[in-house]
Amino acid sequence: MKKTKLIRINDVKDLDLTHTFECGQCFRWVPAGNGAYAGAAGDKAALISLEDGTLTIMATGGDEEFWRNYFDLDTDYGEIKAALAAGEPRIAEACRYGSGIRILNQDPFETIISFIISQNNNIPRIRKNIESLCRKYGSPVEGSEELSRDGGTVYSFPAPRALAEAEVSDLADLKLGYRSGYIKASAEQYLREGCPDCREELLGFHGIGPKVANCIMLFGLRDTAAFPVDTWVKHIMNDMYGFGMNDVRGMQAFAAEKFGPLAGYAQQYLFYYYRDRK
DNA sequence: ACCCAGGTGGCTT
DNA sequence: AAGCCACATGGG
Repeated sequence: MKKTKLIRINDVKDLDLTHTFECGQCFRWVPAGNGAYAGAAGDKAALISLEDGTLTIMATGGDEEFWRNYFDLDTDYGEIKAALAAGEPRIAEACRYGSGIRILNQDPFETIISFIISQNNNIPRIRKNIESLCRKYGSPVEGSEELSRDGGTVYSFPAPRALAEAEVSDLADLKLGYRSGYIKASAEQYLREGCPDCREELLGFHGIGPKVANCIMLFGLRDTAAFPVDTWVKHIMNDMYGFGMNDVRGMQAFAAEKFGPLAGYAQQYLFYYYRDRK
């Protein structure tokens, strides 16, 4: 039996696992009792808890450096929240509400496929779709049973090749709907051209438009200036700031002016705050 | 039976 | 450039 790693990180600030795992940026973590979360990042399964500023990670892979980076622990979120509120005071309440949100540094390919699936979809179903995809096209993670919520095997996120070689009809059988073709085409392009590293390149992928590209930039490629505008953010910007529901350009310009390179954080605090009270 | 969900591609003005 | 609308699926 393979031994799982135990990693402890002390003095962790501005982190709440519920805020971070359930704010809509990731789809593979589930509550595992007593505030802990079980799930996976790429091909690594883990069981994670946080108590008195000590983050405890039991994982099948990844060293401390990997998980520090995953949780973005070297970024000062207290400073970010203060700067956001200084630029636009009305965001302060949202920052307080989601005070333990951190923007995870997720695997780019996983982020690409996950957010292609997210389009015109809702979060519970996105999670189911991704779980199905991992079970069929991912690999069982060795040693994951003792870390999962129910003792079951955790599957890795599929490799690019596995999805590039998939049959569209088989993807459709997983209830991925019309996104099945997008998934295969994007996996093929990723395999052929390598990892995209900018917005323009992402927009060249079949099934990736402006909104999904911004999510991938923010959650997968560390571009914290990216400000994804989805149906919720449209409502927020309409309610809070009076933008027309279709004035996406105006919303983007507002975010760039008020928040600049911190716009992505602002978007996430607003999204979580607003979506949670409905 | 409708409308909606972390929208996009394609076709028509 | 801007305005429609089909696209799968499941929940309210």
